[in-house]
Amino acid sequence: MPVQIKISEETFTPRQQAVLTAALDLLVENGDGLTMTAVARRASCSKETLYKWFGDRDGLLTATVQWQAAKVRMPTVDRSHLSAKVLRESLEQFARDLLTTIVGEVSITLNRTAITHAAQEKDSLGNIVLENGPLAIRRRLKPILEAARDARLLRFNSSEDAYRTFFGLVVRDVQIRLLLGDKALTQSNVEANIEADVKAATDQFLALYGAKANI
Amino acid sequence: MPVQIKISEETFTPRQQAVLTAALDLLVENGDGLTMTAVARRASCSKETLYKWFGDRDGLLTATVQWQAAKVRMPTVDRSHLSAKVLRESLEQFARDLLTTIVGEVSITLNRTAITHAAQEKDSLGNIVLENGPLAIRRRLKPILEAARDARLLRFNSSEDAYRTFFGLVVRDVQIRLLLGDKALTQSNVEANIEADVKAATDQFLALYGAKANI
DNA sequence: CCGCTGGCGTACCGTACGGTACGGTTCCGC
DNA sequence: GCGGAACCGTACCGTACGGTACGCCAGCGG
Repeated sequence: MPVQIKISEETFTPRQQAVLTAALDLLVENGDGLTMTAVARRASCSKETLYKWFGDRDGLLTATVQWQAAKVRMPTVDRSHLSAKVLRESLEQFARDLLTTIVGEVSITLNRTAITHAAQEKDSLGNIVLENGPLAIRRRLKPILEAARDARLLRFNSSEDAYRTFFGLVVRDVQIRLLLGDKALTQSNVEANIEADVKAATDQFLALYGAKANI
Repeated sequence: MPVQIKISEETFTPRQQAVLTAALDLLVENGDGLTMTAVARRASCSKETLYKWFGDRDGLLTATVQWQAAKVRMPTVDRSHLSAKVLRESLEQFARDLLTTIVGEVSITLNRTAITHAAQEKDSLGNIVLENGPLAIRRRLKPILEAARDARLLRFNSSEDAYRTFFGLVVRDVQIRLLLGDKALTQSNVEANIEADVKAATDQFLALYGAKANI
């Protein structure tokens, strides 16, 4: 059973969002040096309020990650007008969004935090990030791939494999190297190459899965 | 300048290796609940000895990761007898080793620890894991790819791009999902598919970069 | 004007853990 | 056999931080 994501119903008040913003900022700046005292001071609120609103430190962390992760937006594609051109542009848009997100400091911080969390028995943060990261992409991309197959634009047996190949072609070793703090991969350095990488990944994906007319 | 890896000169005594083993075991079992007291108790040594040998907690952690990461062995390929068959087998061997390593609990733990570490200003662990993970593969794979290009078995402009594509095709979303604790990806579950994934990734890589005779 | 509620600031408590000190024991060179 | 080094076990210290309690003020309904 997948994790219940209930952003819509569980709305935060503006004041609470300010607190969450402060928490996220601290997380991004300070690594995991996120202490309740620091958040309270940054947000100009009392620790008692934090505990009242979020229960405990984990609750604050979860709320922060959940609130931020839900902000990631996926491109929407009209499946009814699928042509080779539209398909390519859609794939490029997915690749661009994916790369742009992954490279961002917020994403790096959230993934690091969730991974740190997963290193203990806790997996809630990992699930949230998964659900709003790789799995969200999978959910959005698979129908498009299948529609493209139906339109004879792509050929594959398993849409799952096709999605994962696309993911691999786009992300490559960028994410793990960023998470590990590879200094050879500065953010600006990677950002400058996003367009070229997007194009290359799409070309490669279409070369592998496209009907020959679309290569 | 890359990180200096000096395992060979900086040899640990058997007793010290036993301590490092205990530390690694605790790391794998307990997530990052690695306390000096726990290591001392597990290894039946005194905390004073730990501090004497490793300086501080970070030193112990670094020694553990470094010692373990250096154990990863890469396949060696004879570049002089490169045929299409040998190339394919070499690529499959790389893919197999990479996947097998990534899936292992030790690798997951080490990567998580290094990423947690990188979330603070510390990047030493990240560098060690990088150097013995992705970058080690790059170092070993690139010469082979270039030799294959010289032998007209592969075609590409940038061996860097070729390596990164190979990495992406092999790893896909497996590593990040494992790091995030995706329960849909049990270790045994993934292990069962390694052979098929290895073959698929190699096929795809050769389809993209192989001279047509080798597809 | 009064009392109540929500929230700020701060002081406080308990605990976990990094790091140190010290007494006791084993082992090795002499 | 003896002195010393290495090391074990444990008690101890300081601090950082999660979590709680309390005093205070502002706003607001009556």
